Amino acid sequence: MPRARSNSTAPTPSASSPDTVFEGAIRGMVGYNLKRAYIVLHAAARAAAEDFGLRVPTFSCLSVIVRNPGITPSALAEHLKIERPNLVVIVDELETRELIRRTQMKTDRRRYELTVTVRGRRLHDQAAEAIRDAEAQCLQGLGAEDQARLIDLLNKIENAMTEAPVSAAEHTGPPPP
Amino acid sequence: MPRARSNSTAPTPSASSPDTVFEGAIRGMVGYNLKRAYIVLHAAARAAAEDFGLRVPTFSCLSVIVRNPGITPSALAEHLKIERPNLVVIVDELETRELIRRTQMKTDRRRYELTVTVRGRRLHDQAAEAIRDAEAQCLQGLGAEDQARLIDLLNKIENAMTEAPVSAAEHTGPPPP
DNA sequence: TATTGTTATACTCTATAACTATA
DNA sequence: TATAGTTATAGAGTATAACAATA
Repeated sequence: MPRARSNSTAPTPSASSPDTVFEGAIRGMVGYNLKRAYIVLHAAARAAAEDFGLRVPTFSCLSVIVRNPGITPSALAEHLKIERPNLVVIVDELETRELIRRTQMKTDRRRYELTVTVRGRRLHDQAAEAIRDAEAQCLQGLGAEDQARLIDLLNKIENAMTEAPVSAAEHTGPPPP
Repeated sequence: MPRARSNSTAPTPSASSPDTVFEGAIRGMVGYNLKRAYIVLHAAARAAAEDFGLRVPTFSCLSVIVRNPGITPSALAEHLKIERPNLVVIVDELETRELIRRTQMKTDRRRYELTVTVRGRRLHDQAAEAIRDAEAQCLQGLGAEDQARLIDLLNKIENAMTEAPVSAAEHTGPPPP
């Protein structure tokens, strides 16, 4: 492979301090574009959630608890890919605000069942609607079909790694004995 | 609109601690799926960049400097949506490692021109290739057409907000002439 | 011994206020 | 006064080690 130019289609770099900034090698990378779109959507979701005194991860936890009454903190943490120590503070806050309840299991007293309260359920439904509306504002340029296609593509990325977790190191040479 | 169930197509919530976790309202939200895909790609890019002693934001800066010789820190910060104070430490590190040079402008001695060194250029090209390879590993499930479509959709989200920053409040009335 | 929930802690990334030197 | 770069600092979000209670 020849010594790579950073971008095959873009114009030649200008001599000095341009007023229009050209993209480097990063623009063609999916991760870079993913991050910039995520920033937009996350800011919108964050602002919407804030109106209900919720941060985005807190809402996510509440949402999964609503959908899975009796889920344990461990299962919740694993599902949302949150480290258990970090989940504790979220669950603490949800419980303090009386949006969820923590009940010790009798069969295994190490574990706790998380269930949403009526108040928590109501707040969740309101916040979910507000966040959905905020997202819709950001997604005006995309039709319903585009949105479904986008989610499908994103899920393919997410699942590809969990199903075929082949490391780059194993890919270049033979595995150690 | 009736009192929303969290998800119209999913099965009824199970009675207690399920071994399969159902998604809440969040699975239908684009931002949630965006984040999870981003985590996968960012982890891959981070691991690849680490082999060259670079963090992802550091590589992004280097990449834009390569493509825009003479760019000022302010322009770089604005373009990458990095706060200027945070950019300083990145530029400091790049300069300390002699990957870029900082030269004071004679026409305006407040400003600096950032240019890549030969060493920086070489490292950038190697890192870019490694990161691209790492991304490709994550994107095995997507064809070239899918990837282009994904980037297009992501850019639409990013640009929709900067072009039409219409607040929800302004949205209820008729558009201005 | 292994697991659940927990505490404390550290590290990355990001955000804000205020300073300096130039203009 | 306004701007570019900088400093210091604070806040999210995330990650790791180690502990007590329980199995």
